[in-house]
Amino acid sequence: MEFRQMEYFLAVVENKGINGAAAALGVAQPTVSQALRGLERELGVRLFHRIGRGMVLSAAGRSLVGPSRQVLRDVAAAAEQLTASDGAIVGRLDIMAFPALTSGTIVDLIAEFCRRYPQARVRFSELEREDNLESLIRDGHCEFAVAHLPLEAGEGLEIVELGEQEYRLVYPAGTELPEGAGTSFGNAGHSHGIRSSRGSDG
Amino acid sequence: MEFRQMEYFLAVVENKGINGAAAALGVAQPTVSQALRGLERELGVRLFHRIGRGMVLSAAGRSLVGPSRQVLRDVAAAAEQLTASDGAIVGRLDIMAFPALTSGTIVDLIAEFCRRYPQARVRFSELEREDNLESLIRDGHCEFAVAHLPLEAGEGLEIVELGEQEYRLVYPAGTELPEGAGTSFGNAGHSHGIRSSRGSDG
DNA sequence: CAAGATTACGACAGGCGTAACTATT
DNA sequence: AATAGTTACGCCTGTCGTAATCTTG
Repeated sequence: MEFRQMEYFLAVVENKGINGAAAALGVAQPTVSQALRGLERELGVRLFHRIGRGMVLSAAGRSLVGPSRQVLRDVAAAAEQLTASDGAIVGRLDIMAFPALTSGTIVDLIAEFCRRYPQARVRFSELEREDNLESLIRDGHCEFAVAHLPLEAGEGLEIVELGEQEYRLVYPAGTELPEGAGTSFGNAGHSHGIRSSRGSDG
Repeated sequence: MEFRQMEYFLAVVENKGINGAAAALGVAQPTVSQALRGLERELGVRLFHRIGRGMVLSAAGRSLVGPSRQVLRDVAAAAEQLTASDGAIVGRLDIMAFPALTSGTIVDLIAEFCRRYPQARVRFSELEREDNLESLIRDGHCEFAVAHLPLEAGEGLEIVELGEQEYRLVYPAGTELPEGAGTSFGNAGHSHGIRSSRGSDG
């Protein structure tokens, strides 16, 4: 799956056809057609139904639109990030946190940091459940991480308790809760097929 | 900026060197070296400082690590999405919302949807400030969008008020608020260089 | 001398455009 | 006939590996 392929794919979706997509991209029609068929061949899935002289998204194609948009947006963000880094940046702070913890004491920390270093850039990104906190910080992915207790303190890591946070389990009325749900609701949201992180699914 | 370049770049970062990266990627060292230099040339920025026989991330390179990881993760999510779409999916729901609105009545909506269609997949993604709600829904980016009032109702769009939400402005102690801050705090967070969306900066 | 990064170079694949073809309205 | 998508073919860029070169500990 190549970068350009997603770009062309989205162009076809947005312009409702290869012709328009090619015009929008500034390339010839066969180029888009080839790229699209190459992508379909590579994935082994038909992304569009060829109906008459038109193209309409298939189920698989539909499921690829969102993630592809995500990719292109993040690529743009990466490029922007880079041009921005040319400016006069005096400091830099990267913080990672589980989505549920993005509101709370952490904002006070950021505010304090901004007060002390007005020129600095602060970047805030989401933790995934499988991320390893110790390696994240060690490898320089971020300076701080916000996570739930308990977590084992790796060597050379400082852990400070920021506070408590109330949790609420949301579930459809009439749903029977599994045993022990009151104390350990684990990934209840996940079991409903819901996740809040971008582009993922359950 | 190509896809493979990011992959190689991250491999170099994670393996602390071109040699290890090449081994991890299963390619020859010159391949990685070329790809990396090509990326640097294309971006016009030096991503690594060559110190002795080692490579250490430059400031620009550092700023590219997070976004690149984001891209690769999203690509993986896209691929996964596609293989998953082969399965027996009975329904699909895409919802978009501003990050600040991701908790609230919306979860009840999702819960209700999941109760009715247990087989369905729900995807939840973030709105950007510049997104146009009407075109988002019209172009099939999502089925629902959650946004602040006021918003103009496009033709063929239904708008339902979900509820109210309390806002809090967080700022460093001692900061003088600009005039009218009590009623229109606009993008105050932004003015502090803080944004919560992944990979962006202020 | 050993380890690691870069350069040189030839082989190959892949993307591109032009042009010709097919099919649907 | 016109519009839209696909196939055929040739050009050219760029990626890869092998081998040689440079640099540092």
